[in-house]
Amino acid sequence: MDKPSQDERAREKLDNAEGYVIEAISETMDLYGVTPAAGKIYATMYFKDQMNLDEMREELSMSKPSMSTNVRKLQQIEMVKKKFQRGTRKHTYTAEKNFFHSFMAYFCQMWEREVKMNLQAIHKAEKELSEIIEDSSVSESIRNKAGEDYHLLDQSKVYYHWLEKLVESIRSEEIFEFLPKETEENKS
Amino acid sequence: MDKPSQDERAREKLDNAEGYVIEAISETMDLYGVTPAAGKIYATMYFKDQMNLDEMREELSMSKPSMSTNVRKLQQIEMVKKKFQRGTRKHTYTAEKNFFHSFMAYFCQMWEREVKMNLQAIHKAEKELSEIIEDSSVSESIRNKAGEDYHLLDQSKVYYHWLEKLVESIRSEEIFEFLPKETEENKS
DNA sequence: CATTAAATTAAATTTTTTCTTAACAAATCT
DNA sequence: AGATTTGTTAAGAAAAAATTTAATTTAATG
Repeated sequence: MDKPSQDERAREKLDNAEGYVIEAISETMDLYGVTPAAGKIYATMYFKDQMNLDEMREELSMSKPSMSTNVRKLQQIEMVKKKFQRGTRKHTYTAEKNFFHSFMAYFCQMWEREVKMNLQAIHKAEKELSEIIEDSSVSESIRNKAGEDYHLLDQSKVYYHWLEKLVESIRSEEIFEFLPKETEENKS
Repeated sequence: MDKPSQDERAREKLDNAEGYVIEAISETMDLYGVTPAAGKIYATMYFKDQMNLDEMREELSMSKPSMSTNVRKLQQIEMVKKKFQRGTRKHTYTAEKNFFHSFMAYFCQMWEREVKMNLQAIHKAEKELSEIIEDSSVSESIRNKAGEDYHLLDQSKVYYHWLEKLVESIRSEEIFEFLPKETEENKS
């Protein structure tokens, strides 16, 4: 009977199959500023129920501090969660397998920060610009430029407020009323 | 008459005002994987009608090759456009000031690439997994794992197809019917 | 409460990325 | 067409980031 060797071949095929996806996931995460190492960790966990740091180190042949810091980064963007487990000293982690959740956590966090930082800067800038514009002792050319800048910044607020709305609609899941998750093609 | 000094102070204030925003923009672009240098170039151009490489080098005290490569990167994500201009050897560039356009260009490009890469990998993986599942000579434990993986990947397609739809709705601007650009607060 | 095991922080090394100087290619103007 | 200016590519130097080993802290067990 050749069952062991059949299983070996099947195991290999399974690893290959997972490998394709692990590669693709970690490469696309790289596009979002997640380092390749962190991407590989996440993608590897994606196919496992749960893992602890030692198992990851074993699987990916990385050092433990590397695991520790990368896993923490992944936790910050909510792609990995710590699983509470008593009776063991090892911390176990699970990968977030719902990409909708990852999307929400990652982009909302980024966009919110973008809005906050830029609106703050714009407010500070507009205050200075107003002072210039209202000061009639300043030459016209400078006041004109200040006016142009003011208008430009004011214009950009439309975008930032839209981004805020987008974040809200994602957080509240209202967006799925406009763009449903399920479409004809995946109902099969 | 103290007009010159008044103008000097005003000029300084104007530079400060622009500085706040330049800092914020380049920092938030950093979040999207754009290097700080490229971010500063864009943010500087944001306040100018047009610039050529020498003016940028002057303003930011960077080398010319640095400018050249960074500007090319900014062109790839459509944040900077080359302005056709005859009668001069210098190339002049303009910054895209409509953030809606930048948003569209950047995220649609990224998300499309994400969808394409991952769906390709998933198709390849599913082919291999199917073969394992249908091969009755393979042990049950391996076939079970193959089945679980298959289900996991199939599940994830819902997300990728949703992302495709999102890109479409942004490209077609349908999204602005659901989330209008103008809201009460910026109509003032 | 001491001991042991796991995880985190610190410091140092390695790798990767970015930037600059120098040489080259392209294109405009006389 | 030749000369000159601009932009790009190549190679080397500098800076930044990531990774590893070693040391420390934290926490679970006997």
